Amino acid sequence: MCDKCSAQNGGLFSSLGMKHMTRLVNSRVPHAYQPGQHLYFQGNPALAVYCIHQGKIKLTRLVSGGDEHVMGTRGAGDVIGYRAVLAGRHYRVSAEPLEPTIACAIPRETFLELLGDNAEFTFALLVRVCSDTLRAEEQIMTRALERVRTRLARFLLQGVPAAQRGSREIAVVSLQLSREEIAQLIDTTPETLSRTLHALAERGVLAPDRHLIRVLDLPALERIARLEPPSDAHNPPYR
Amino acid sequence: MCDKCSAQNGGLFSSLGMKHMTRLVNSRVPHAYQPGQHLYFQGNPALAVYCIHQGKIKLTRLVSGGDEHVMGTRGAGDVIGYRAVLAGRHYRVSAEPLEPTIACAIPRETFLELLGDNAEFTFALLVRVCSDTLRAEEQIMTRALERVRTRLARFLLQGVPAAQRGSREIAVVSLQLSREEIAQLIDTTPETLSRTLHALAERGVLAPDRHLIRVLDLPALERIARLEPPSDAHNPPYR
DNA sequence: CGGAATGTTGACGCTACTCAAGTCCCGTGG
DNA sequence: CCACGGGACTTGAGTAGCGTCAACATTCCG
Repeated sequence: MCDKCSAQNGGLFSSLGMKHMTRLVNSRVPHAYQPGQHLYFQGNPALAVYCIHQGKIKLTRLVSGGDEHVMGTRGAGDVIGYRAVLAGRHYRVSAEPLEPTIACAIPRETFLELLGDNAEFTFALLVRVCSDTLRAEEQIMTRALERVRTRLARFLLQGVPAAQRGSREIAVVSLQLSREEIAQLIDTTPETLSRTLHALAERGVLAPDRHLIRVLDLPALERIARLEPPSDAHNPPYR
Repeated sequence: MCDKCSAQNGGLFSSLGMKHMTRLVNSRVPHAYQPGQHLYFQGNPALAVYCIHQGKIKLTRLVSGGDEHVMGTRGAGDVIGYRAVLAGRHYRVSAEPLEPTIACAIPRETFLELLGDNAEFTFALLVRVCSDTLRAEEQIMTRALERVRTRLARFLLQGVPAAQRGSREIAVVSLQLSREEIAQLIDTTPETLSRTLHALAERGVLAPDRHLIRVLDLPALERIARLEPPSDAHNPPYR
């Protein structure tokens, strides 16, 4: 199973030799997580790094005032929690599965040993961290600066099979998430989500139907997702 | 001069031995930059890492629509541009001095050589990256989620001598920045900035006077900067 | 079929942006 | 020395976007 994880997504662990790989495999703790069953909470001591084998993880952060903001999502092949392990003593975000997920916990100890023992691996991780965080920062900026419409479009496009992107076919996105959960993922409220869906339906871009959303005008959706100006009061009317 | 930089701010380069330090010093290119004279632009090939000796640097990112957003500021002792050097081929943000600044350019080549040659340094950088980026992400979230009032308070507090923090003395913050520039730094417009200053003046917190702002009620300003709820429609009236 | 959970719609308020019209400051030239 | 002009700053009016609360509609299931 580690073979698959190593191969995926650039293979963070692919620079490990036989010896280190064995050590990793011996001390990792694989586990299946159900939605709602957190891998870890913000504030918990950072005892392990998690390698996601399968599934989708939501990373959230509590803000003063009690509610939480989604920092991003991670999926198969991603490794999460390593910054907390390396930088400090506690996790800075909470990690919660959105769907049944299989992940391996790699104990802090083991992880640090591997680093101390293998300069090549350390360098690989360093490069990985740099590109990971640059991407993450862009995501955060996006999330914070773009409007709900744009975020929604982007979110829906994630659900469109890559093959269909750019075509004018009618795509069908099936979501097994509630409106509440979708709203959380694009950082808005169910009410606003509902209104935005409605607005796009009126424009003939979507045909929402409970947990099945037909995309009638894929190019239009892509246009909204991509280049919609982030903020400009002088825009075509919203609804 | 490198001694000072090494000592500051955790000393990224302090784990370098004599030999490597010499190599660093020999290949670095010190230079004085004036405000407006960018160290590098977003999109430029990442040819060097910059170590800030003195001054203040503004990091900005262009967004679709033409305007730019400030990602944060960096000061003496900080090292910038290393993620672009390690991760990719071009800078992801632009770096522009806010005041006369002295910085050393460390050529990409040299930087990578040092890493390849010194596992300890690589590990130190790794740890540094992790904590840097966690902090940066918090900054970005803060910037995006908090209201102008809060961001302004935070900004002003940066200008209050550390010694006075927490006291009830009247502090004087002198800014050599125009309203326009301040507005940019806290990511708003000059108009809104002006109104916000006025509102705080009416509350008796500040007494703004062109480039000199007296803080009459430091504790109040700190309260605003810290725990003001990020968003809640049911708040005490704004002005 | 009834009731809880989920989703939608309406009404309203708040923050902060844009445009536009002052007002103030300051250096320059008469 | 003072009037004047241009930039910086402020103030006012109007609006977009989105959040909250509350009422209504729909779905899900026992």
